[in-house]
Amino acid sequence: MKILIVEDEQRLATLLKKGFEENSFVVDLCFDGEEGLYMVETFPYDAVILDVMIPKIDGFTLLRTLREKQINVPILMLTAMGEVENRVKGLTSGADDYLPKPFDFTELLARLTAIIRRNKGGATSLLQIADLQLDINSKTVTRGGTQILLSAKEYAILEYMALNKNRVISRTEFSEHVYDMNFDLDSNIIDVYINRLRNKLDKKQTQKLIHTQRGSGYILKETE
Amino acid sequence: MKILIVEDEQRLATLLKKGFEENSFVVDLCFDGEEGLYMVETFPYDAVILDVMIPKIDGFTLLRTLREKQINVPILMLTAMGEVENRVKGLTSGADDYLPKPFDFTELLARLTAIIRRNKGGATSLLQIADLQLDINSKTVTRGGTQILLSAKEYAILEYMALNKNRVISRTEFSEHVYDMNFDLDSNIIDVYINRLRNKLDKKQTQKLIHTQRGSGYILKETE
DNA sequence: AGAAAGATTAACGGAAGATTAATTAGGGCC
DNA sequence: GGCCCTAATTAATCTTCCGTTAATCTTTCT
Repeated sequence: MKILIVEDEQRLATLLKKGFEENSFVVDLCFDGEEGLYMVETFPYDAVILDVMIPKIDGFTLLRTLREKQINVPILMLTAMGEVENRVKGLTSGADDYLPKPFDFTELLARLTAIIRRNKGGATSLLQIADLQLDINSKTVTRGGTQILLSAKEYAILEYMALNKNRVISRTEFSEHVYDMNFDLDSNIIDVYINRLRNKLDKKQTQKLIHTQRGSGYILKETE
Repeated sequence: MKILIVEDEQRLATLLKKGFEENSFVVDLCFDGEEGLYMVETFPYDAVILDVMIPKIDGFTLLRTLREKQINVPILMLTAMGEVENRVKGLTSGADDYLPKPFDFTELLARLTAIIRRNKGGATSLLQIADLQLDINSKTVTRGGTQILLSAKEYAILEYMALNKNRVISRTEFSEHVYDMNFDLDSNIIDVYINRLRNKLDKKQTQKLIHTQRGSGYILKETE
């Protein structure tokens, strides 16, 4: 999952980046509205965290601009003002959620995962593909009841496939959502991780869940 | 556990700060209602102690303002007036408890721990993880019946993990709840304390309770 | 058969964590 | 106020493990 944080307070920005990275997100940072606009137009983010009070273009204006351009990435707004009018203003301008400062990081994380999940069409935090289960909150994976231990990257790749099950994901799309902006396109790293995931969750199973679409990418689905 | 004390009498403020710190709290102090409002909006406290008679914004007004802003941190009010009407006024304005001056520090401590516990949903003061037991009131720890002596910070970190058992706690989250506002994000102090705790309570035990989640943080749990 | 795409494997290097020692801060006591 | 003891913190070093690279093997399609 890749997100963009637009926040000019250095300290808070760093804190948030670190916090999300600790929760297996890939995080790009920028510090004013202009940069923010550029980044959102250039890279496909799974969500954006947007402070209201930022230089050059303020949060509300940026939000409106994006929506006018039909860019419908989920957006969570932060504001220091803590007033009800702002909340209303934010939601009616097209923000998906709104969080007044101060907030508990856990709270922010919960809300952000919620709007991403909602956006991807799922309502629950439990993803199920045949007898494979992912719990997005605890980031745990089980197949047929037994737990499967995955590394951070392995999990990130599997989670992205699970959130987009029954759809072919290209290597490029993986790289855009699981890696940050300087990804080497000639690398075969996605193949390597697919292989590791297959060993951990499809090996010795009659029903394979990860399938290769030659020339296109990989797909996670239950039926042949 | 981190609390804020809003109290303009220097002497009392210092005394309270010291008292709570001796009981493993992290304490921020401020001296008038305006500052208080700012602090509560900026940092996530586990509870607030609020004197009624403070400069700029009085306690009741501050309390009401916070509640209107949907900031639901537990608040304990102090008043010098000692009249029944004030008690009623405080509780109906949304305070969680009320204590007339003069009071016994032990009494204040007991009430504060009570409202924090109530707020976190737990009713008991005994936390149990496998054969590890923490008594929140006496701040004593035992494993398999034998007592384990911990320093203040060691205890604070363990207590926070115990209150959130079976959930991964990131270093960022630790820093928010166990340290005050100027925490150095590059410090490895959490790692050092985890190491000490492991030496004191997991060493030479077959069942380890503190586990590392690489890239994320630490978790206290009984099962592998 | 040969080329292209994918699968597999081993190995390296670096980042994250563990550990330990050394320094600093603070509380208690006379 | 100064001394002592302990706790808190910093910093340096060691260890482990994961992300990545790259080389080789296998499959698939023309």
